[in-house]
Amino acid sequence: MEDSSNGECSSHAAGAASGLLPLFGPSPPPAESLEGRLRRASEENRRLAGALDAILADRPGARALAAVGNAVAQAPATADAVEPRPGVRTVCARAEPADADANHLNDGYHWRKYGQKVTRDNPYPRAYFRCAHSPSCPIKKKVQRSAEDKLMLVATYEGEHNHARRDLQSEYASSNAFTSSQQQQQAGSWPCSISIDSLGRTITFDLPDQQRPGSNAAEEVVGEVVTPEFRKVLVDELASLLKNDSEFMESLTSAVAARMMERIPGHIS
DNA sequence: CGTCTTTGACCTGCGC
DNA sequence: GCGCAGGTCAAAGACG
Repeated sequence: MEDSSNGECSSHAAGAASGLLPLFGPSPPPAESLEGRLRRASEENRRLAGALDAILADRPGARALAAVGNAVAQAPATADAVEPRPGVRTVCARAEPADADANHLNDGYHWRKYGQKVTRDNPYPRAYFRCAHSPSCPIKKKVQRSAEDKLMLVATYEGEHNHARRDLQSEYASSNAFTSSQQQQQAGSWPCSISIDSLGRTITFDLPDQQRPGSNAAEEVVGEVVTPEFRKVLVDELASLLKNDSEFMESLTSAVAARMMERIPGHIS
């Protein structure tokens, strides 16, 4: 984690080289130096994130999607970089400032905390979780804040779930949650769904197990979900969310109108 | 009252 | 063998 030059999660680094949302799997042969690509991608990522933040101020639902973008963007990109052992995966996600003291990363599974420890290389405590769904489920999760950025949560998953993810879809649906699974399935574009809770602070990926034998949701989030199709889904979701938000559209309209008025010679604002 | 979190103690692996 | 650091256990308290 010492390769983090800008305070971002280091596991993000290699992935950022391929754009705002890094792709997993083998990277294409570098056309320029890795460091250069890295820097360029990081700058662009930061610039876009800043622009998005400005747009999304006080738009909780949209912010949740943006948060997922961050989480995904900072997920590991290469096995060499972040997978010292098979079956170990790392996910980074930016926490809300309001949750600055929390050490919890919602990934759709139910976790039971069984320990907490302060480690040598990080002033923030590391929390240890086990799957609470089934005592026999071998997966474990460690969550720790980044030493460089206390809002950056770093979760390490060890092992895999031996059961299907509990159905949060219905829970969220019954609590006025935003869900897009039906849209996605009808469109047939990508066999996953994204649901956001009513507060807009929790997002859940639901990838049907039967379509990916032997897979599990947590693994999908960190390992396979960041494909061009998934990027498209994210962008579509964001666009759709914002499009249906009358308040946002109103703000956007006024902003555009104000900008146009600025360009009219003699206009006094 | 059941479930979950907290937290100090204990266990284990590893480097010296 | 010893010490250190990470990981786990389990009792106690908090909470709904």
